[in-house]
Amino acid sequence: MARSKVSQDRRAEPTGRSAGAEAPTRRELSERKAAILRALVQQYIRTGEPVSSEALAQTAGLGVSSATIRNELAALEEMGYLFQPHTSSGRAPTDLAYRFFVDMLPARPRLRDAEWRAVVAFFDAALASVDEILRGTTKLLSRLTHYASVALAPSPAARAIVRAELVRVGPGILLLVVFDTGQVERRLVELPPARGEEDLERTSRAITEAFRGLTLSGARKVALERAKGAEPAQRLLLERVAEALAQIEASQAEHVYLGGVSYIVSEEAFRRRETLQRIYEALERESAVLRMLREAVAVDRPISVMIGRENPLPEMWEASVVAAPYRAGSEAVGTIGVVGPTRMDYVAAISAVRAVAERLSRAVEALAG
Amino acid sequence: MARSKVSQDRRAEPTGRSAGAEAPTRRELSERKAAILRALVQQYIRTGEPVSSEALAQTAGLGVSSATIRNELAALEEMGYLFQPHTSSGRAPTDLAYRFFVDMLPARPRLRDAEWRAVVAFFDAALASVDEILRGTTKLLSRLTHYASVALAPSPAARAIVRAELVRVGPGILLLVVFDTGQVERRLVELPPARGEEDLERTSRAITEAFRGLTLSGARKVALERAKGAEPAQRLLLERVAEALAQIEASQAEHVYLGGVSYIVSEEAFRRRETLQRIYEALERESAVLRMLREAVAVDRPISVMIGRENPLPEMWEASVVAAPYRAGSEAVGTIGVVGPTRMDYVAAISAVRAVAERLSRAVEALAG
DNA sequence: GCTAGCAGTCGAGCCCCGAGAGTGCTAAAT
DNA sequence: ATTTAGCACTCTCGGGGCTCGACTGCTAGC
Repeated sequence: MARSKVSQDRRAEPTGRSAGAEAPTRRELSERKAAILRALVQQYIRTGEPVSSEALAQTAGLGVSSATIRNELAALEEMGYLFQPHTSSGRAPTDLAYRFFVDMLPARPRLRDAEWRAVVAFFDAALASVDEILRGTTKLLSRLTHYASVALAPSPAARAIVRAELVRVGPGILLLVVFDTGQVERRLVELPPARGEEDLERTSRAITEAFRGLTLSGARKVALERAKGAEPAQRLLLERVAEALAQIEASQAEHVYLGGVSYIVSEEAFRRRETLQRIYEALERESAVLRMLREAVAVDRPISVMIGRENPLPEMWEASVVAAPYRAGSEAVGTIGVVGPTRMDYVAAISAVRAVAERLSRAVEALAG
Repeated sequence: MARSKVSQDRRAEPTGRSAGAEAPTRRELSERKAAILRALVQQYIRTGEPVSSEALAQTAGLGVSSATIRNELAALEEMGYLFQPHTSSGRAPTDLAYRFFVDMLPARPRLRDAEWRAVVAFFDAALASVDEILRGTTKLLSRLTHYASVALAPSPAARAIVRAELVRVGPGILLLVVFDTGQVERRLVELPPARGEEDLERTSRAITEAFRGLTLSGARKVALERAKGAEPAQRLLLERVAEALAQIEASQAEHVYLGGVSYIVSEEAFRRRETLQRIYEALERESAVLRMLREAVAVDRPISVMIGRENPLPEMWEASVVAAPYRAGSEAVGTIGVVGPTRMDYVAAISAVRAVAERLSRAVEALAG
C-alpha cells in the first residue's frame, strides 16, 4: 500500500475539534490551499475515489485552471496532506488532511429533521435503567450514521447507591447493589461456613440502611468500620462485602456496549479482510474499547474526533472515531461514539453523536436525579 | 453461484444428529458411496477446495481406481449430494452431503485435553450470575471453535423469584426482580401521582415477602389478589407491579449473548461482503437469533446441527449452526451455539458445544440450586 | 464390474494492447 | 511572479488471446 507518506507523528493534535486554534508545529496554509484541500477532502469523502485537479477546478469554484491547482496539490502533497495511490491518479487525503478538514468544520452542524425526531422519540420512551438506555443508544447511533457504535456506561464508582442487599442464590450469597442510574451490579460473596439465614437477613437489612446514598468507596469504608464492632459471625461477612464492593469498583469490563457492527462490513475502505477482522477483534475487547474512548474524550470538548493513526489502538489506524461524553449534572459519566472508516462522513457523524449525547445526558440526568 | 443443485427440501431431517436412523424418504447409499461421500466431505472441510476423484482414490483407501470413483461421484451428484462449481473441477458437498456426514458421525466426539481443561477451568471460577456466566461462555466457545457464538439466557418466566423490590430511582420507581439464577430484571413502574416514600417502602417489603419462591406469573397473581383487598393508595401500585411483571415475562430481547464475531470475518466461505453483512445483521437482531436457536433445539437432542438452508433465516443459508440446550435440573432452560460456514469443522464444533453445554448446565444448576 | 486411456472442458495465470485518466513540466501569456 | 495552455509521460483497467493443467466423462478392453 502506498501509505508510506501518511503522517508519522501520531498525535500532532490529539484532541477533537480545535476549531481555528493552530498547532504551532503546522505550517499555515494559504487561503487557496485551504480551500482546495477542503474541497478535495469533501469530494473524496463523497466518492471514495482519488480526486483530480480537473475535478477540483470545476467544483471548488476558485476561478483558476487545473494547472494551477496541480501546482497547489503538489505542494500540499509535499506538506503531507495528500498522497497519490499511483503516479497518474488523483490525490487522496492523508490523516493530516482529515484532521485539517475536521478542525475547520463549521461549529455546530445540525441533524436533519427526521433524524432529530428519531433521537427525541427514542429518548422520550420510558427506559428503566442506564443499561437499557445504552443498549438502545448504540442501535440508534448506528441507524443514524451507518457506522458501528460504542458506548461506555457510567462507572459505578462515582454513582450513589440507592440500594444494597445480600441475597442467597443457590449455594452462594450474592451482593446486589443498585445505583441511582438504575444500574445493578452483583458480586458473589465468598460465603463463610454455615451461615444462618437470619444472620444473612440481618446483615442485608443493615447494609441496605447503611449504604443508601453512599458511593462504593464510601460504602466500603462503612462496611469495614461496622465489621470492627460486630460480633464474629457478622464480622467476616461484612469484610467480604467490603471486598466485593472493591471488586465492583475496580471492574469495568461489563460496561461496554456495542452496536451496528454489521454496518461497517461493507465499507469499501475495509476491503482487506485482515483490516476488518482486526477492527472487530478490537471492538470485541472491552479493555481496548475502554482505552480508546477514554483517550478520545480525555480532552474536555463536547465532541472528539480521532482520525486514523491518532488512535491508540494500531488495529484502528484505518478507522476514525467520533466520540462524545455524556453527563449527569455537570460531570461526564460515560461516553458514546461511532467507529467508521477514516473517510467517514464527519459532518453527519458529528451531528448525530452530538445530538444523541445531548439527549442521552438529559435522560441519564433524569434517572439519576 | 452454481448453487442451484443444492437440495430444495429445507427440512428433510430437521433435527441434529439422528445417528443411524434413516429418513424414510432418502434413498439408502451403498457402503462404498457412503465411504466416498464421507471422505469427500471430510477433505472438503479440511481444504475448502473441490475434491477430485484422483484425490479420493488415494486417501479414501477403497482400493479402487479413480475411474470407478468418478462413476460413483456422478451418481452421488445425481442424487443431490454433490455439485461441481464448473465442468472440469472436482466436487463439493451440498447441504445434503453435510447432513449425511453429520448424521453418520461417531456418537460422542471428545474434546482435546487442553481444550477440555480450558472449559473446566472457566466454569470452576466462581461466577455470580447466569448473565456473567453466559457472557464468558460465548467467549469461551468462540475461542475453542473459532466461530461466532450465541447464547440464550434462561427465560425468567420459568425461574423462581428470590427477591423482589421497589426502588426509587430518580423520578421513577423501579421494580427489581432477582431470580434463582442470579439474573436481575428491572422494569420501570408507571408511578401513580404523589406517592409517599413510606407507602413505597411498605409495598416493597410486602412484595419481597409475598413473591419469594414464586414464578413471574405466580407473583403476578398474588399481586393482583392483594391489590383487591388493599387500600386505594397501594392498590394502584400493586396493579402496576403486576403489569411490570407481565412485561418482564413477555420480553426476551435482552437475553441474547453474542461473542467472537470477529472469527468469521475471514471465513473464505463468506467471501462475498453481502453474505457476511447479512449474517451479521441477523446475529445483531435478537429476535432472529432467538428464532434460530429455538428452532434448532426444538427437537429434543443433546446436540442439534442446522445446516445451510435448514436454517429458518434465509440470511443464514450459507452458514451452519451447532446448538445445544443447557439444563438446570431436568428442564432445558437456555441454549448455546456456534455459527460458522456450512463447511465448518463439525466434529470440533460439536464436541466443544457439547462439553460447554454440559459444564454450563452444572454451573447453572449449582446457582439455581 | 472395474480400469486404463483419452478426448474434451473449463478456469487460472500470463502477456499484450489500447483506451483513458491524470500528472508534471515547459514555455508562453498576463 | 503567477497563471495557463499544451504536451509528453505514466500508470491502471479491461479485454482478448494464449497456454497450462486439473478434472471429468466416456469408451473399450480386461
